[in-house]
Amino acid sequence: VPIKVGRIRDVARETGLSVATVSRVMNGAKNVRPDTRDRVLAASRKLDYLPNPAARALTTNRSKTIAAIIPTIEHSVFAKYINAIEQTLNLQGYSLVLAISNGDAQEELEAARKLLGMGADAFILSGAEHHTELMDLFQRREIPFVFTSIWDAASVHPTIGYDNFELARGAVEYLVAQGHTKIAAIHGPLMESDRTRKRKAGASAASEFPVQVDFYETELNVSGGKVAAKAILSSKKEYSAVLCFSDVLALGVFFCFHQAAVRIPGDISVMGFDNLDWSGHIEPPLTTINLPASEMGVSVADALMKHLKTGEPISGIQLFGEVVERKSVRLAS
Amino acid sequence: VPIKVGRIRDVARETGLSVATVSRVMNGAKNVRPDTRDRVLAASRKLDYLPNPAARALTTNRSKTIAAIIPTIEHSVFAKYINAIEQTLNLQGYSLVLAISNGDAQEELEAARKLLGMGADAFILSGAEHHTELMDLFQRREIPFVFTSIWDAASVHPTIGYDNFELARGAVEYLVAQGHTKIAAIHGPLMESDRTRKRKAGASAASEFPVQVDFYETELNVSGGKVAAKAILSSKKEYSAVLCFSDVLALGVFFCFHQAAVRIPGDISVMGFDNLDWSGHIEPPLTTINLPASEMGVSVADALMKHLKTGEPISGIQLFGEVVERKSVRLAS
DNA sequence: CTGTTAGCGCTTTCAA
DNA sequence: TTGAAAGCGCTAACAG
Repeated sequence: VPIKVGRIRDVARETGLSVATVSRVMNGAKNVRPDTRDRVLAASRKLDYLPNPAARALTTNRSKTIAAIIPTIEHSVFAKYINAIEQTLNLQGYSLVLAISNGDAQEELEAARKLLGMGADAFILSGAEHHTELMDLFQRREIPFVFTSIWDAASVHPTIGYDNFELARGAVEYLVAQGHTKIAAIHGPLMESDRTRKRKAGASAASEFPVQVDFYETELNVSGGKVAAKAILSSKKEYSAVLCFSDVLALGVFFCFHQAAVRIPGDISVMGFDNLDWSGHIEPPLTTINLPASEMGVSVADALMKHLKTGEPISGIQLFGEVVERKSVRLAS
Repeated sequence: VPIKVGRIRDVARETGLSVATVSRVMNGAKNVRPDTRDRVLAASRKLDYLPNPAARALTTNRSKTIAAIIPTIEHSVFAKYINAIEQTLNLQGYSLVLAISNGDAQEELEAARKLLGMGADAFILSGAEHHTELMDLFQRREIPFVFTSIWDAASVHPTIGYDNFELARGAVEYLVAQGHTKIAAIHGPLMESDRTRKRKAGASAASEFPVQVDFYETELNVSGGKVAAKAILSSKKEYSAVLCFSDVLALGVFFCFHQAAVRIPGDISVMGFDNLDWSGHIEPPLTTINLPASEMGVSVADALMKHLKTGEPISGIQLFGEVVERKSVRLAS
């Protein structure tokens, strides 16, 4: 038989104090006498009292909940990032509500409505492209939000992340510096991600260098990488390097090349993007771009909570990725 | 300048109806005249009205939120599972609140307190071993919960998942059937997971067969798999097969063996556990145990929502995994 | 089919 | 430092 759980007035009655005082104690107000506080705390424990979050949210208009809508979770780099967000929010008593949009703006809008209807205090979105209605909704309700996984100095809304354009350009430049002038770049569906589009644009922009970059679109998973690698091989284009916009894709390329007896980097160099946990362990170790996934999660969570606490506007934060040189890219003749 | 958002009474005033009627419409009650409903809906849209979740939760004592506490998210099999849960809850208007325990019972307890303080209606836990205080808390407050990633007919609490003991035993039996009698089994930290312990016990139980199974504990990631593989090689124990309790571990084994020029399955067979998305694409394709991660997510979400709706007790559900035969295990002489 | 009204449990003035 | 009391926005019982 479950014991009825205490409410604030039970604690008040038990201690002979008023509900106001109990409330003060529960909220850590300083104008409470120490022994009064102790009495309240003791009674709370005795009655198994825990403030009702709904009542609290109703009066304060705050739920201590932050929502993140991500395109997918089946992608290590997002997992790492979400993990960092959750741990950071947790430290300050906030909770993370998660929704998955499958990279679709309409789904994202619906998820956001639901989460708003759940009382989320702030939103974390991926990328900069969203349903206009969603932006309207946020503006009307003054819901704080940030765009992540990107950094865009020109954005009206705060962005916290890295510059995908520059990162991809940097990757190509690195390859060029290693003597590669004919590169195949593999990326996931452009439709689903403005980050991917930015990377493609960045890789293209590097053509101010004496370099040719051809693009291969595929599914964003190991199998997709394999398919693209096969296409690259059969294209007979004689690329000296393959740049993958995700390590997951690179893994597929490794598998395909291995089967086809194409040696990395002997016959062709392969470069990744993400620096997943196995990237350094594969054979040969994968040269890739390290993305500050955890750091980004922490920054995002902190920025939002700070805004919620102080009311100061959220400022964007640029984070940086960098080339991790390993063994899958070699100097081309 | 943000427009003030409507409340229920604004909609009532706007339509000339009562708040009760508006409430009925917002909750999909059937005893409302169609044109009345339409008027309300129109006014809601016009006033940008969205019911206040806190007020709703306060009166109904329900937050339409379900909490999941998982040990880690950086592990594809959990990602897949969480994805299924989220999508299923979403379909019925529920939201997922996520917490990560890092496999620690104390952290789990604290996370649960926080989520309870957030108003979660039900909990999803991994495995069967939890802080006693957590179980007490749930009982006192009559919070519904399920244990997942396991199935245990003998459990007092509902379990939804697969039988880790049987699965591991089945894996060893499969290996035995292929003629392997000297097997190295690699697993993650036993301390952190009762599922891992069950698997180990199951693999040991298979010793009713003429088989020797040695266990190697390591970190649950690619690097850990590599380390264990190295240990196996240098043990000079002449195993004919390696059983990994996770595909992630198997990947590490592949990398290590590849570097050491040990052929799979020519020199030694390797079997995995999880059936991650790349398992069939690696070279050679990995023979593994498929785990019904998505199905489990759907079942868990459905079971909890059904319970919340009907009040009927939650019944456990056994899900099954099966051996996926590919190319990394061969018949031993 | 619709309206009136009493709370739900808490925070927060305002007074003491 | 503490208490009294007015809501926060909504649902649901009851009445009509």
